[in-house]
Amino acid sequence: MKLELAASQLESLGNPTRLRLYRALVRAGVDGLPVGGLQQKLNIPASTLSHHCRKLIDAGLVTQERIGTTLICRANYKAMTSLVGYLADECCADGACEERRETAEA
Amino acid sequence: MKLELAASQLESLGNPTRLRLYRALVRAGVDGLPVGGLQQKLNIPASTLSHHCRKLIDAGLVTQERIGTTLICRANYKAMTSLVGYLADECCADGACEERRETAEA
DNA sequence: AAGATATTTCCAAAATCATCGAAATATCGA
DNA sequence: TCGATATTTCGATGATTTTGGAAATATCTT
Repeated sequence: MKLELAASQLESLGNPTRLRLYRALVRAGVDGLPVGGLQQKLNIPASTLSHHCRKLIDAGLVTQERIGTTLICRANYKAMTSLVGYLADECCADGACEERRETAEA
Repeated sequence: MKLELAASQLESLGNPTRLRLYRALVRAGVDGLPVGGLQQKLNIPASTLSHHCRKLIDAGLVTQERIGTTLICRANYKAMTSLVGYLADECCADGACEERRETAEA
C-alpha cells in the first residue's frame, strides 16, 4: 500500500461523522445500508451525508450498489484490512522493539 | 475507546507528513527518534515538524521524553493497538458478515 | 553567567474542509 | 410520460488546517 492512499483513508475516517458512518456500515455487515438509512441513523442533512459518503468512497473504504432508486452502501473490508496491515507493518524495522527482543532472547 | 478519540487519532494520522513521521517512529522502535532526527528524515522546517509532533502527541499516538536538550519521540504502540481494535470490533454486529457466516455454518 | 544546541511558540497567509439549502438528476411504477 | 422517491450536485460561507519565518524557551557546557 502506498503511503498517500493510507493517509487519504485515515483522513477520511478521521472525522467523527464519517467514522460514525463507516462504523454503521461495519455493523451492518454484508447487507450494507441505503443512504437513506444512514441519514436516519446519523440524523444529518442529505447533502452533508452525500459529501461524507463520497469521501469514503473516493478513499476506497466504502462501496455503493444501486438497487432501483436506492443506493446501498457497504464497508469495504478488504481495504480496511490492508490499511490495518499497513499500520502494523515495518514495526521496528530500524530499531528494537519489545516483541523483537522477546523473539531474539528466545 | 470513545469514537471521538478514535477519530482524532485517525485524523492525526491522515496527513501524509504526519503518517511518514509516525511510520518513521514505528520503524525506529523502542529507541525512538529525536525531533532533530525526524527533521532530517522528513526534510521539513522545524516549526512545521513541531506542529505535526504536537498533533500526534495530543492524539496520544506519540510520546516524548526529554534527554538534555533533545526530545526523543516514540510511537505509542498501546494506543495504536487499541485504535486498530476499535476499527475491527463491532464488525457485523447488526448484520451478517462472511466470517460470521462461516462460524455459524461450522 | 554566557554561548551553543534543540525545540517550541507566536503570528499570519493560503489552502482545504465541513455544512446545508436549493436545484438537478436518476429510477421506478402507474 | 408523469409523479413520487432517493440521492447527488451546485454554490456559498464559516471554520479549521497546514505551513514556515522569527522570536522565545529549555538545557547543557564552560
